[in-house]
Amino acid sequence: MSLPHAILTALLEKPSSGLELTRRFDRSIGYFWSATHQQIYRELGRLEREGLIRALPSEQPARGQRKSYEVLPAGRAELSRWTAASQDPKPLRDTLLLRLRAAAVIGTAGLEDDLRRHLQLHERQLAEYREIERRDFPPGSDSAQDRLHHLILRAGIDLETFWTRWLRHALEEFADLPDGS
Amino acid sequence: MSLPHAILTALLEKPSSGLELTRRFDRSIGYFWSATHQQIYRELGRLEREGLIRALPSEQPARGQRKSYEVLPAGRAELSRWTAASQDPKPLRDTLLLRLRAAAVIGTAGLEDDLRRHLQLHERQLAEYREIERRDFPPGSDSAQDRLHHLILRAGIDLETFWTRWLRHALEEFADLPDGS
DNA sequence: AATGCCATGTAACCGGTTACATGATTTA
DNA sequence: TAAATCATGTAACCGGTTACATGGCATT
Repeated sequence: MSLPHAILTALLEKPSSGLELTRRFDRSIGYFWSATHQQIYRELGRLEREGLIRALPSEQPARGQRKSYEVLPAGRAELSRWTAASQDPKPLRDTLLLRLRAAAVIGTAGLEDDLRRHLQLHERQLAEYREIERRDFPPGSDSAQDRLHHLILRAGIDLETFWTRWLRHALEEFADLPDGS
Repeated sequence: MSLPHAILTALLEKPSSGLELTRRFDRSIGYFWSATHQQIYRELGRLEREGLIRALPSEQPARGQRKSYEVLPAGRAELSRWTAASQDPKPLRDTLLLRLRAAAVIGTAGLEDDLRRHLQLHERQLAEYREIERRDFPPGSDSAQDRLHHLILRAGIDLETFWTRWLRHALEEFADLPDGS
């Protein structure tokens, strides 16, 4: 029950067509809530049927024609409700940790290479976040919006920092392990 | 495609019935791969049909009778294959960050309380992990199994540490924000 | 006219979630 | 013997994933 609210947020930031939303879900919002174009079109249909958004009247709608949407008051209200509502954090769910647990039983053969690969990926993501921070949040940014966006980015940076540190630590342990096991 | 491998790992650690597995998925393995009893029974059925596990021949099977399972060689082979196979990390997906992004557009009203609640929950989880570390991994633990299990636990501890720090930082920012927005 | 890309969709599947059902065993 | 609990399941749903379809537009 989060995709509709992700879309409402994106449309409030800027009214968009399905494809534009899809592009934006490959960046910014997509960094912590990804979605494919199929999901997005399906959800846009639902939100319109429920009266939370509407197609901008400018253009005639047809297959292969751009349709832009904007948020209606009911949509804004629903987003406010959802944002303020108490929600439990989702329990951790991570296959890499699961594979380590399996390796403790059947041996670590083949795992080390993928740990190194993950380290690289996380380092790359961390560098990308840091570049965004440098570009979009120079020291002394001010508005409430900026501060909140920066806070979100900080979570991404700190998370990737955790992973890179932990993976380096894991690789050290591996180097130290009795061979093959 | 991870639940079957979580179950294979658990069964290799110790042959178990469905209910015993369910209990163990509330602790240990469940800390990073949770599962309900419905999932577990469905998956046990599949794994048995596919010849990766078998019911221990000791007892007659009947509804309401315990059935214990053990892993067959084919199951162990599949777990080895899966563990060594290269897998991409899943992109981050977090509703709390999404709610912050929404709050940047519609205002932060009501969010602060839930941030405080999340902070408490993460502090509690962190304390639980630390207690496990104190109990199960006294300084100078040695076997490869222990080192791997400790490594996994460390990931949990570091992740919860990240969340508690970040949430405290977020609450400071909130205290500093122009009122109501 | 054919090719390829842009834009919007439909359909089938799959794993996780929630609600409910049923048989066996223990306890009041 | 009724109620509670243990143990194993079935069924319906829901969101995310993958594969495929279709109409319009631009280029060659």
